[in-house]
Amino acid sequence: MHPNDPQFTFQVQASAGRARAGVFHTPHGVIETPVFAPVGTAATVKALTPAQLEEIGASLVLSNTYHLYLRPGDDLVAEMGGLHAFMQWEGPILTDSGGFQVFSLADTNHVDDDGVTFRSHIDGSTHRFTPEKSIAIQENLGADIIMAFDQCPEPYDRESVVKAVERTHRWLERCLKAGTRKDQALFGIVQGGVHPDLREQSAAFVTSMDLPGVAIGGLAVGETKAEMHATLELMDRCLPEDRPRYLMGVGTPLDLVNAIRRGIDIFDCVLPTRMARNNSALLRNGGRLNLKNAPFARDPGPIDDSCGCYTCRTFSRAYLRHLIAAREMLSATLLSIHNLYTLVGLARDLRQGILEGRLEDLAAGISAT
RNA sequence: GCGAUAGUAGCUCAAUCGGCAGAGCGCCGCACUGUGGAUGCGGUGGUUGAGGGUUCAAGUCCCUUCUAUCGCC
Repeated sequence: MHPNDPQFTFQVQASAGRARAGVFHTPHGVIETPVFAPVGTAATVKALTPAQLEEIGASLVLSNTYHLYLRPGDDLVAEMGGLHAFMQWEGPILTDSGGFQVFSLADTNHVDDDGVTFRSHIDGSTHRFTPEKSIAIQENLGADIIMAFDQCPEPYDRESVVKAVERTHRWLERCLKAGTRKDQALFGIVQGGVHPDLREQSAAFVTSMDLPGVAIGGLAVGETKAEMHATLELMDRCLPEDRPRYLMGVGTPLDLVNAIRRGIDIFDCVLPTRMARNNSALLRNGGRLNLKNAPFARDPGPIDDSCGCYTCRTFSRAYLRHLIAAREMLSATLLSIHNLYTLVGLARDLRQGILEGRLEDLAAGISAT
């Protein structure tokens, strides 16, 4: 919980422009940054085993407070020995606070200054999250990194952003006060939409809490790329250099490159696994491939010639397209392996590029998805 | 052999009294950024089994024929 706790130290090993290569220490191992974290919402990275995640090279895995609280229940997870033991992932885990899901998934929700009342998307039952409740759940789950309970507003509606920023700050104070475990790092979340003054104000407040890490929320939610980049540049100037910076919910290969060049250390995104289940393959250097497309029916080549993942080493596009057309569940597994390997590997390679002073060469080869 | 019923998009089916031939699925493609294995969007698609007749107008009514299913000798 405390920045000086050796469990959660962060060291910058090298930098290239504003990009940094660092190491973040957690009770379940060291995270080398920049890093891309696969999302395992319901205590599983969908379609993948922990062994496959390890082979992909994943170090940090996300899970989710909202989903695990509703099912199977955080008390059950605690009873089964905590999230690491439950899902058999012995590496570092980060849990999101549930704030985002309460607004994006719950059938109805009512927010006030104290917390949020919402109805479960599973059975319609009514629940209430407060900062204290979110922390209590996350302590039951037992992740290495836990997130403050925040409110993610529409980025352009200044009035609601002002309210959300204020609320997010009050809630952060309460999260910090509510925490009892010393083996979990609480990250605060900067909000502020597309408004520089609000972003700056939020960054200053979160920084003042002297937390082991800072997250940037409310990006990739509808704003332009230029606005995202401007916000990241502003954050680079406002946030302390000696703490990891986590850009929540981003992104594509190009987003990773652009954010790393602006000082971001940690990423997570559902895109690679969701797109895998929607039949699209992410390519590192050439955009994306919709494998369902008819021309691939007789294509003997791999998804990506330059990819070293198990799927690309082993299977043809024709075979993968067949699995998709036949609705075989293996397609989700094989495409998820490729997409996660692409992003996890990209972050790893860019880290190497920072260490070896050739980041810009690598960055130049990445095109839009 | 006789009788009944049916035949419309790749599939399953709509189409009022005869009045612009449609939907779902499939197929083809697009989107997806702190995951509901979710979701949304766009597109292609027709000699209405075949042939003839009535009518201003036929998927629809009449005749012939083919096919399928069921029933009966």
